[in-house]
Amino acid sequence: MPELPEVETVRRDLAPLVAGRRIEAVEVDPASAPLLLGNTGIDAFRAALVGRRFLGIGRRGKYLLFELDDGNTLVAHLRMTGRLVWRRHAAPPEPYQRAMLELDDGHDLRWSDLRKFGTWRLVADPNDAVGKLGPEPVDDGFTLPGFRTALKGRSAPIKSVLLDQRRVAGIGNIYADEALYEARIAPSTAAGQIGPASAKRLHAAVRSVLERGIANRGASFKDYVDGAGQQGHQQMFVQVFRRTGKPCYACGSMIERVVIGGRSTHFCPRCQRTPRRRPARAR
DNA sequence: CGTTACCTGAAA
DNA sequence: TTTCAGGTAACG
Repeated sequence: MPELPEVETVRRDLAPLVAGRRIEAVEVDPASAPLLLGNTGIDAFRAALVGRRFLGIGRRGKYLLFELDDGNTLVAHLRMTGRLVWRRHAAPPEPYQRAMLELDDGHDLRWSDLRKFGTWRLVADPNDAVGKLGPEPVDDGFTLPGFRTALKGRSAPIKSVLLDQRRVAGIGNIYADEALYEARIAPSTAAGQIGPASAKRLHAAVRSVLERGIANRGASFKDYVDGAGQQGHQQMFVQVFRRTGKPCYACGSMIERVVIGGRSTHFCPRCQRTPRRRPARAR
């Protein structure tokens, strides 16, 4: 569920609340622990965290990086339905609450996750937990030449390449569809077939849809909430995502839905066309 | 490369 | 009853 803008919103909400706080206690639902913690047992996990203080929270792609005062990092991924919210000790459990960290100021960091796909990993080097991630798209490291190299020679549909975290970090299904709409590119277009002008539009569109998503505190279509448990607003401003059968705001054509790489994909068949490289001129 | 599995629930 | 779901790892 949460993509870069949603994860960044949670990070910004929680960072000032946890910075400097000490972890007093750790609770993990035993039934959820194997998927959440992987090979680490609950006792070992608790022993490693209790008494530690948070320094701050970073983010890489869709991962949250909770920096601890012993140099280790708690790397969290919300996957589809994970939530991290800040609550008073006395507050009732969240729906589908699976774990919590009790802090020294009367509050808890509550983890809930209906589908249990989310992960927590305690590591010395966050790079060990995030895999091979491409550049941060809302950052100077995301350059047009680098983006063009990522597309070059690839026969996969551009939609799939945008979702490939090794190419660009943090884009998910909502913002992939929205960026392709903004760049006026059909999602089925082979990535390698995208010419310089289209690549430039898409590069700019990726940045702008993500920045708008952050400005609107993320998109809450179903499960996503921010660090205070509140919904985001970006779902009210999407152009194509889950607008199947509704009119395109630009041309009035019906938005269509197809499946690409196993993911629902929404686009305007009139506004979004397959860009053609400039055909080679005769002689 | 595309498909399947992980898990639970809501909606069609 | 069947399909679908803001993600990703592991398949073939």
